[in-house]
Amino acid sequence: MNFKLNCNKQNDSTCILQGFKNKRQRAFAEREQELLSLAEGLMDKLGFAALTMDKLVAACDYSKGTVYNHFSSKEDLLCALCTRSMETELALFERAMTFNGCNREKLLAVCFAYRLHALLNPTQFYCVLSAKTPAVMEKASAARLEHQQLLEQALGEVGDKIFEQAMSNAELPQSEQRAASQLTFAAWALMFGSNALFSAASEAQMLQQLDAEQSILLNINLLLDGMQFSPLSSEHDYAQSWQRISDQIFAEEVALVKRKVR
Amino acid sequence: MNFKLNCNKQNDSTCILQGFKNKRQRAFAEREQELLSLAEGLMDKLGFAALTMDKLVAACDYSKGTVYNHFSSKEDLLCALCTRSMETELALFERAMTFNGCNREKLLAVCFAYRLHALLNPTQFYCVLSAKTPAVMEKASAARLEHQQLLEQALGEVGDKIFEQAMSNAELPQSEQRAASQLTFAAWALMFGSNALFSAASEAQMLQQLDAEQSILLNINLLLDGMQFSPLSSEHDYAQSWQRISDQIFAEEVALVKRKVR
DNA sequence: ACCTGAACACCGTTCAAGT
DNA sequence: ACCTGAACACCGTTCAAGT
Repeated sequence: MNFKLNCNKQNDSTCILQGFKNKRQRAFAEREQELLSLAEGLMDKLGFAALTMDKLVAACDYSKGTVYNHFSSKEDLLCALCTRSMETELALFERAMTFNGCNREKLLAVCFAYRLHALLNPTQFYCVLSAKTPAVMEKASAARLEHQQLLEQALGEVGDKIFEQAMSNAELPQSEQRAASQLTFAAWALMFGSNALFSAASEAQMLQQLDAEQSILLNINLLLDGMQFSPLSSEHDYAQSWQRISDQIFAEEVALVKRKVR
Repeated sequence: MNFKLNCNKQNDSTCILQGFKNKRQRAFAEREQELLSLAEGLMDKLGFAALTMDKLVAACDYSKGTVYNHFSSKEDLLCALCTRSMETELALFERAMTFNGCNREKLLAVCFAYRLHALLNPTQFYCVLSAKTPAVMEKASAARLEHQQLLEQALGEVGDKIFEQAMSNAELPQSEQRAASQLTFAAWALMFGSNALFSAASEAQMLQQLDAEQSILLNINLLLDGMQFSPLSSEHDYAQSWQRISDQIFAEEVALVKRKVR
């Protein structure tokens, strides 16, 4: 219901998971997804900077006016791509939550999903990065930004839930200052930063891509140890957990990433 | 000397701190700084997305061709602004290093400087964020990207130095996997992510701006605790250290930020 | 009610002519 | 050797006309 308030007749395609009153609305939503897929494909093929409204119009079966009925500006399109990326991220998070392990391992599984998503869909991750840029934020439509915020909240709640459970299990000390949302923010910032810096790092620079996975596991383990999230990394082999997450939950996607690199 | 290899006659203005052989080179470098200041001012005034090569040309005393002699593209200009931002950051870092305290406090001072810089120069921070975006990276000149990488290294070395000293003082456990550069990367990613997410968060969203400072201190303390960087936050009042850093090293800048907010 | 695409304003970039 | 700015190609956006 709260979705519907944010969705006028031109922007309800963002509510793709919700039901629709009529066929027209559904067709509109489907066309928007089609346009987004096309735009992402163009960015993949031609390079991120080469995406143009003209090219998108040329590649689709609709006119300029119709495309602008979906996206109020190029930046709005970019923001929509970011939102869509967060939707696929959320689906990965929910799969991560099914990992059969302790709460700290579950959180690791979510971090694995976050990193996997960036590797699997680099173009999508770039859209998320760009959407944090004022050039995009200044020009995206209000409805789009609102929807993005809602999704960000949904993603955050996945983290909150794990931290809360860990607290009530006494695997994590409770404290007024260290509320679940604070801890989620810390983990999110660390993962976002790690991904952004690794993605931006050119070939020769710093650590090679192979080290990246190790670095990310180290980073998150340092943070969780600092939270006194038990079992501590000195008490448990989280490299093995990481591998188990890879094998048991995301084997298919990991194979895809490896095929890409090769 | 290694600078000179990266600097052809059109791009040596990036070596502003180095000496110049002749007056022409110096004049060129000074003009570039003038153009950068102008560009930043325009972004401040008109909004990030409104910066245009046309407007920059109109605002300065030079022609289009001359501006393009400095910046090979708009993205190259953005990258130059990012580099310049990192130069002011480095200066703040070096001041932070003079803080009279233990190594962990020194690292905190550097983090304080990093955060302060983002608050003091939001436009500059946005340039850094944008420069991590492929749209910019794809179109910036090679020389510019090289110079940026050099500066990034210089910034990283500040962190490395602290971690290395802490290790040799046995304030920080030594380990093959946890090399100083790894720890620097972790802290950098956390700070970069925290700043980016807080900057992008709109007014209503999540935590208010007042909480941001507390969050950042908490985040970095969690990470450093996880590294077992002693004294641990349970053994020392780092909120007080944070305040001392603010008062003793950056009083002037902090006052400026407060005046801005008011 | 929605789609269309010509038309417009503006922006990034180049380069022949000038000094 | 460097500067100039007219000129060009392209891009984002709009909107009157059409269905």
